[in-house]
Amino acid sequence: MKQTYFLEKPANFSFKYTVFSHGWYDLQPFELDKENWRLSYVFSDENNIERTAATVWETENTLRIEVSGNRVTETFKKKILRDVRHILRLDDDLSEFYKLAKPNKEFAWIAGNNAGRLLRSPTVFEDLVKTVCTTNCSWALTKKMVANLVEKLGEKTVGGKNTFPTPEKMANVTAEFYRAEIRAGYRAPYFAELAEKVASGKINPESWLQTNLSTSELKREMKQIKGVGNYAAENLLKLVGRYDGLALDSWLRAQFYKKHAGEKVCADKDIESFYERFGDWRGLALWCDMTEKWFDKT
DNA sequence: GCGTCCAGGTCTACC
DNA sequence: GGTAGACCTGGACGC
Repeated sequence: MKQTYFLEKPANFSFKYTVFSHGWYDLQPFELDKENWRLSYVFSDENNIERTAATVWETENTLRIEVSGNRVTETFKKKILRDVRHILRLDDDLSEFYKLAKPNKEFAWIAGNNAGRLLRSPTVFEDLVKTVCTTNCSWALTKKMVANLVEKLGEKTVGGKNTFPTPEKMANVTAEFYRAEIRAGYRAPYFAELAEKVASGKINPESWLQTNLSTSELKREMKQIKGVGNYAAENLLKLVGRYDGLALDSWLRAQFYKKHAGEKVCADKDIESFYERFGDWRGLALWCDMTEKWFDKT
C-alpha cells in the first residue's frame, strides 16, 4: 500500500541542486535514483515505533512524497513532512546570499540555478555521526561505515529497509563493536562516548539548530566532542545554517588550487581572503564554487 | 602477492 | 599557540 503527500515548492528552490549539493544523498538511509531523480529515505516517528521508507521527487509546482509500507498515523505523516522540509531546507532563505553572488560573474550561476541548499539528515545527531565518518578516510570507507551503522544498528521497516540508529541504540553497544563490526577504527571509542552522552542527555546536538550561541561559541562546543575537529565542526555549522566557516579539507583545498591557484598549493588564509567578499556566507560560496562542475553531469 | 601511500583529520604530548 | 607523531581502514599503485 502506498500513500502520497504533497509539499509546495518554495520560490528559489531547486530539487536537483539541493539533493546533489554534497555526498549525503549517497549515504544510507538516503538512496538516490539518479535516472528518475527520486530521493528515498527511511523515516521513523518520534518514539521510533513506526518506521517507513518514503520517496520524494518534484513535479512542476510541488514535491511529491510517496510513503510505502503500513498505513501511517496522522502524527507520523506530519513528522515525515516536517522532516522532508528540514532535509531539503525548504524554509531556508538564501536571498541575501544570492544578492551577493549575482554581481560576480563566476558566482552568478548559483543564484541563477537556485543552488546552495545543502542536503541534511532529519537530525543533527545523524549529521554529526556521518561527519565523523568522513574524517581521515576515503569516501568509500565513509560509505561503508555509515552502511554498517544502518544495517547493524538501524531498525527494519516492513519493506526491509533500515533506519539510521538512534543515540539510544548506538549507546547500547561497546567501542569494540564499533571497531569490529562498523570498521570505525580509532573512531570507535568516539562513537561509543558520543552516543552515551546524547542518549543520557548530557549533550543535545538538536539544540544547535536554534541556539543563541555565536558561531565561534557553537564551534567551540562542537569541538568538545571527541572526533570533531576544525573541519568537522565547520561542516556541521553549514548543516545547521551557519556558513562563515570554510570547512577546508584536503579535497576542497585541492579543488581550490586547481581552479584558482594554477594548480599550486597556497595558504588557507589565501583561500579565506578569496571568499571574504561573501561575508557570513563565505563557506557556502566556497562550497558552491568548488562543486559547480558536479552539476554539468546532471 | 606484497609493501607503501594516502584519503573529504583529530588527538595528545611536548615545546 | 604551534607542531610532530600516532592513529584505523581499505583502495590504488608500483614493483
